[in-house]
Amino acid sequence: MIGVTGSQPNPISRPGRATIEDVAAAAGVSVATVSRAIRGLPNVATSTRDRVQRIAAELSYRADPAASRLATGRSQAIGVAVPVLNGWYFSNVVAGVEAVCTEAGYDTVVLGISSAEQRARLIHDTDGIHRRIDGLVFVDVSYSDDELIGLADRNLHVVTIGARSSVFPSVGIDDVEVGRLATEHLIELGHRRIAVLTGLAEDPLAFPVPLRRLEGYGLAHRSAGLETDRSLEVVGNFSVAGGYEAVNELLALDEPPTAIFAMSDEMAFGAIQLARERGIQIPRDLSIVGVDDHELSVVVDLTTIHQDVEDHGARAARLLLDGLSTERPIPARLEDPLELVVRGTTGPPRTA
Amino acid sequence: MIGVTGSQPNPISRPGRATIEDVAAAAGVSVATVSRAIRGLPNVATSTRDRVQRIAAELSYRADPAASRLATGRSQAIGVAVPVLNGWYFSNVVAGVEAVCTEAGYDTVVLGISSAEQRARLIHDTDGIHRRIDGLVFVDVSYSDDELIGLADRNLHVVTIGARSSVFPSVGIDDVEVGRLATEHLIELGHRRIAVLTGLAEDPLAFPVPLRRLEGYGLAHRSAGLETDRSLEVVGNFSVAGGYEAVNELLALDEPPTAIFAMSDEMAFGAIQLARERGIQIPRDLSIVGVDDHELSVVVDLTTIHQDVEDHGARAARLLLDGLSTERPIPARLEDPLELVVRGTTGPPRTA
DNA sequence: CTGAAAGCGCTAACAT
DNA sequence: ATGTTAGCGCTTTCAG
Repeated sequence: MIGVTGSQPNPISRPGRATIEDVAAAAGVSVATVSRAIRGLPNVATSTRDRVQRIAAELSYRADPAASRLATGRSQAIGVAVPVLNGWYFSNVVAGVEAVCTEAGYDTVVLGISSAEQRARLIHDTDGIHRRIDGLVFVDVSYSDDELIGLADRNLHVVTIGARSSVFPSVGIDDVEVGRLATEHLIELGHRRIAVLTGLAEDPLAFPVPLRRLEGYGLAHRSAGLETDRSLEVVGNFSVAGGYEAVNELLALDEPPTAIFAMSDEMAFGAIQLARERGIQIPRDLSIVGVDDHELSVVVDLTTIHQDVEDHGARAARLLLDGLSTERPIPARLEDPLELVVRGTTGPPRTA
Repeated sequence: MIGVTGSQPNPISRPGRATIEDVAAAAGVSVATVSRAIRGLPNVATSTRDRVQRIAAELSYRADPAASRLATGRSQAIGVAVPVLNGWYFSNVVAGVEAVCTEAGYDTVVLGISSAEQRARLIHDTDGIHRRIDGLVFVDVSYSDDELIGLADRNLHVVTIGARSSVFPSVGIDDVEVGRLATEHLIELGHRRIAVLTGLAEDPLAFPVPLRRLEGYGLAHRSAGLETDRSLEVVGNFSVAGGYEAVNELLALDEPPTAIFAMSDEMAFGAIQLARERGIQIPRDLSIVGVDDHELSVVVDLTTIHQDVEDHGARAARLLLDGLSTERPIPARLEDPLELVVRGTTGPPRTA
């Protein structure tokens, strides 16, 4: 007795999880053909392709991601590395990236890199990240060209947001101009003692954006024949609380500023809060200009420089995904035109 | 001539990428031993383990994630599904989840589920998500028990934040009490016409949180012997812009409210903005209470109900990770005590 | 245009 | 305590 009808193992091993073999058997073709048909590769007869696709759909078959990852070496996932995970900037970047990636069938994995150690671990691949993602969107952090080339050599494509790079594409705004524009606005209003709320305290070299904005702040002063004063340069950590603290320091100065350039709206919000608590009139006693055009800046009537961060995220993701098929990245820079949105927190100084 | 020295293929195929076989060869043991030694499994001599680990480190070997995923069926990744990707709430949840997951060696993948279609696709596994992640944190969305059980059957563990579930654990606050507490505060101040800014317009049944808060709003009215008025119930989409628009509608009413319970601080911010534009004095002409205790609520001096969302995210992730080793989840509920933070946007009505 | 078969790199039974 | 080996499910030459 040859068990023609009864000796095969049950074809349904894990319920509801059809494999490529199940599809092949049902369609009467080989697994190779199924693979080709489903991925739309050439050299498959139209009739075969249709049949395979129909049967695959019936069995609600989808290729096991782990198996294809192993076979192809591509993970169909990209990472977004951000220094500060909460906060307005981050969430908008991620929203933009996620939308594009999902559309393209890629997973979006978020990577916190708040500590220098995490940053090093990521770039030196101490946790094997490059085998879990195909590409990486860096937000605002900078590494040396050598380090970035190291990533490229492990064939990880990168796009940066904010920070520019000479080896990978990047998207953002011209941060030197941001600093200049904001500062010029205050100078034109008649301010002469202008403080600046900068970024992260630790590891400043890793974050080029604040540095560039500070450069613009300096340029604006020089163009107007003014000197900058280091004591007016305070770290605000890009947070509301940091902005609050920073202004607290500034007001303790012998000669406090009459205006503040905050490198982010969130720091500006903190500044406004402190001013309010101290009964300082804005803009009469203190002018404040921010950067971002956060949804809430209109609520607190903050003068700021607009930037569409969600769109930056989306464009970065698109650049990255497009680049994945390319051998070598092109270090292009996508830059939005700058727009100063003048609202109620800036005006001439009282003493002017 | 037998090519003893020259006929083997170059052991270094992909540069810098040692496989488990390389380690085994270098350590003079089998791949099985390497696997055990590295993962800390029992039944490995201490000396062997040490040697293997040293050699693995020298070769900077790390198991290929795709290969282990394929072999074990576990992806070492968890997903966070959020209806609104940008916005304060989301970013805090993700920050909390990411911190815990990274610590535990898991990847965090973000999943946007803003459209009903995306929600369905996720729950019915139309895109094969359950093979890419081991667990899922749902934020504020609710599915039927059957649907959730379906997920469990495909051995995907779930923890929800905000929304409660009778099949999976969840973390959040008591949203009925939130609605009651906020509303009672306004009633005690003397308000009788209290509007409420609710959640998403489409698919309200999918979002239980606003529904529960609305229930509390109703309860507070009833306890005080007051009636609710459907025309005072307006959708605000949990966004600043939505809050703005909602209050615009409310003010057009024949008999506008004297107070507003906004179900999120962001909607409250929008409300404040509109009030300011219209020259409406807060709280004299209009009281506003929010929910969240957003960093900025202190800046705009908003009365609100506190909640630590980042911590919710962290606890949800921890619950999820712990549950991964368990067979069946326990539908426990972790709930923070409620805290009303009274600030400057609420006061007695002018007419009182 | 289609099929057979050799991996991809790891894990987990099953031996020893 | 350690080794052997059979998969995991897919992709991709190489033949035909």
